Formats: sequence, C-alpha cells, structure tokens
Amino acid sequence: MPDHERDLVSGVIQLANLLTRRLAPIFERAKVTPQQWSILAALEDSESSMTLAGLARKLMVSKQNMTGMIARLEQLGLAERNEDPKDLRSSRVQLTRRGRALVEKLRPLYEDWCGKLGHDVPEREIAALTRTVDRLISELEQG
Amino acid sequence: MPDHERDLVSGVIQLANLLTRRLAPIFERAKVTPQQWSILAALEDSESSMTLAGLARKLMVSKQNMTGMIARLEQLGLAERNEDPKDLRSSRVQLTRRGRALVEKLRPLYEDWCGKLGHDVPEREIAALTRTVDRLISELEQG
DNA sequence: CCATGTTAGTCAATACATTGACTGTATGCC
DNA sequence: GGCATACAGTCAATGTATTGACTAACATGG
Repeated sequence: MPDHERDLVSGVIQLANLLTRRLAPIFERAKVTPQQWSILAALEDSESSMTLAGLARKLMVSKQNMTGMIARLEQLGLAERNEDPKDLRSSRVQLTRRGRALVEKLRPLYEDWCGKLGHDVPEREIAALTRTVDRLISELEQG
Repeated sequence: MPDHERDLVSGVIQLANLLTRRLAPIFERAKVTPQQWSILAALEDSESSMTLAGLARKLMVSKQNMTGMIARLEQLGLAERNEDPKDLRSSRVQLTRRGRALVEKLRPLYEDWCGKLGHDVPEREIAALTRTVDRLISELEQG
C-alpha cells in the first residue's frame, strides 16, 4: 500500500524515468541508450533519410537536442549525415549499414520487453492507457 | 491523424517530456523548475524534515541526483540541511520559511493546471489512467 | 571488541533536455 | 529584384538523470 498519493502528472514523469531505467539494460550490450534506440527505430521506420528537424518533430524533442543525439550516433557509426542538394540548410540523416543491422537485432528484444510489460495489468487497461496517453499528447501539443 | 503509431513506452516518455515542458511556465515566475517543485511539495507533505535518501526513494530518483537538487534548492534559499545528531551520516532537509511560503503560493496553481489537463478526456479515463500508471510503477519497482 | 555488511552522502563522467542566441538558406509577396 | 519572414542547424548555458567509485557512520553477529 503506497503511503503517498501520486497525481497523474508526477506519476507519468516517474513512470517515464522508471521505464528508461529498466529499458537501459536491454540495450546495454549494444552500447546504445533508450533514447538513442528511439532515434534508430524512427530512422528505420521512415524507410528513407530524415532531416534533423523532422526527427525532432517526430520524437517531440527540440532540434538542439537532436543535434547532439545525432552527433553521438554518428560517433558510434550507427547513423550518418549527408547534405541535401535540394535544400542547403538541411542534412539528411540515415542509418549506416551497422546501424540498420543493429536495429534489426534489437527490435525484437525491445518488442518482447514491451510486450511483457504489465503482465500484472489487464490487457484492456494497457490499451486504454495507450489511447489516453495519445490523446493527452495531442491536447498538449497544441497549447 | 497521426502518421506513426506510438507504442506505450515511447508514448509515456514523450508525454512526460511534454508535461514537464508545459508545466515549466507555471513555475517560471518563481524561478523553480517542475522537478524542484516536486521536491518542495514532498517536503511540505512530509510535515517534518526528510533525509536525502528518503526523498530520493519517495521521488524515485537516485540519491546522487538528489544531492544536486537539494544543493540548488539551498542556493535558492528554499530548503536547508541540518545535521541529524542521532545519525551522523544523515542530514535532515526541510523547507525554509521562504520555501514554505512559495509552496503555499504555488500549490493551487499546480493543482489548477493538473485539473484542467485532459479537459478533452473524460474524468473517468483520467482516474483509470492514474491507477494504471501506479500499477505499472509498482510492477517495475520490484524488477 | 571487532569484522562484516549496509546505509547516507558526495564527486566525477556521461547522456538527455530545455531555452536563448545566432548563422545561413529558402520562400513569398510587392 | 529585393525585403520580410520562416525554417534548418549549431553553440552555449543550465538543469535533470544515470552509473561507478568512494568515505564515513551505523548495525549485527561472532
């Protein structure tokens, strides 16, 4: 029995921290962090290169943050930037061969982990949670 | 219509970022951050002093993190540390007079904001969401 | 009494995340 | 054409969050 009530806002923030912490060991052997994973997965999903700003919008982080994240992924040899001849402002980001291989290796691990998450909690509740989270994100995105 | 599906884990992490971002302006005039708010509120709730490790457990962050957070709150003159004569390892953290006054001023603002959150989303869903979040936290806390 | 193990707190290194300020490129309207 | 505006990317400063490594103090069982 929890001795302190946790409001929704604090709960979501604490849950996010906890998820990140528990997720980290899954990716540890590959030397990537959960946030790096999210970028790698987004790049593979896109089936083509993306701009920094496009990635930032998709993952809902600032473009300044994305600059650093991509720099680290480039350092690791998992992603690369190329100039876009059509728009000299943009660079197109894409997975390297190693990056793509890594995503293919890690995706099942990630999905397994997510699937096992909430084995205590009824399936219906998890689905409802997912939907409500999306609604809240949409609502907050405007403001 | 969202073009990309967002799984629960990514959704919760993105929602937490978004909540923090939207919450920040509420506290901006008082020069505190949402995370600092969470500590101040916890200290007021406790009705007595707390140890660093106790605070860290309650808010589910590492004690190393708490060291820095408390140092910043002390710098701001909102919290203070005193030695515990019963246990020379511990320091007891408590609100200063200014800290207590600030919490009293900010708490209604915070609660209003939380209350208005999800005006699109039925009350029942919000309550269900809160419960599910708590369950997931409990499950992950063990592992 | 003392060895062992646990707990409280700190420091350092690294990653993530924000805002503000800035450069350079593109776009659109007159 | 040229100016205003918006957008892409970066740098710097600050705060949050983690782990690992360490010291000091407490607690327990020989």
